[in-house]
Amino acid sequence: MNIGEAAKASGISAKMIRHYEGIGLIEESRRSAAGYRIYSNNDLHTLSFIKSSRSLGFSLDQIKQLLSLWQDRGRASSDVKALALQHIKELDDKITELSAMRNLLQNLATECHGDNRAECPILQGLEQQCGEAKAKKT
Amino acid sequence: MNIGEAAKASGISAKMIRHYEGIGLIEESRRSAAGYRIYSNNDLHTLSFIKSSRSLGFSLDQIKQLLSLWQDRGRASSDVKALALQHIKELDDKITELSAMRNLLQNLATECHGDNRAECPILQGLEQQCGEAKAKKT
DNA sequence: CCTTGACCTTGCCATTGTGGTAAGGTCGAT
DNA sequence: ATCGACCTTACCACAATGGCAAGGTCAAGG
Repeated sequence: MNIGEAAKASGISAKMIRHYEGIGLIEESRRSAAGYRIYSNNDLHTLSFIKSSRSLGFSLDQIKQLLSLWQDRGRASSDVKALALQHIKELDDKITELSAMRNLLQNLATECHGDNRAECPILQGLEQQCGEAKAKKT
Repeated sequence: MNIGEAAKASGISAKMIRHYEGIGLIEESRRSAAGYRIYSNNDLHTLSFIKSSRSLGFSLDQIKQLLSLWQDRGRASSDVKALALQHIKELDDKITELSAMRNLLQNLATECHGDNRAECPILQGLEQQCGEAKAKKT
């Protein structure tokens, strides 16, 4: 099948499929005489795997590792689990960070009347060291 | 003060201060005869405001709006609150999305023995339509 | 046989926020 | 005069994705 069909079937845009090929996440596909990329059901299977992994928030780099484990018949499931647990931790950290932001901001917003007056606890909060919300960069 | 001191005092890197100036988030600063940027306490105040806002996860674009409201003595606090509530929603959405990922992945990881065997429910999960985790892009 | 529309190709630019690096100017102290 | 610490600008990079442009291809219908 052509890239358009593969895109529709896998849920990954044609653009991205080409990109994944370009960065070596997937192998270069076969080509028709005219140079069109051709995908097999097996290729589609791989694309779907990538799609699922992206949906769970894995980075392309992590997916590269997942793919090689996936294709390695002799892998140890502990290696996969380690990767998964690491990602869970990343997700947890991010969730914690965002929740802290959310709560601080919610507190400020609650105090704010939100009327026509200029007095605003939100701006006042930002003006002070409310930045103490030790938010780490991603 | 020079940019280095302003950076240290505000917690924003010199690099970023220049960048913020470049994109028009802050006004161009005064310059010494030699071309060095010079910052007043007032400028520092602004930088700290930006730092706080970034810590709460506001985008530079949102901060641009916050700054203009902050500097507008006649603003209505409702405008600020609207901005804040919108951002809270963004945070909530993101948290929800990440939590869904986390929970799905956690479920898979729990089922995985994580031993030397090749059998791995995590990979099996990715292989199937576990991508049903309707994760929206950011 | 030719046109039209839908598809494919490559390549380059933009995004968001931040870091790095390089080549050079300046300043204060020794 | 020179050294180290600072400043300047101007590029490149990241991650993952979208968009556009200029051109080739293919199948259907006239």
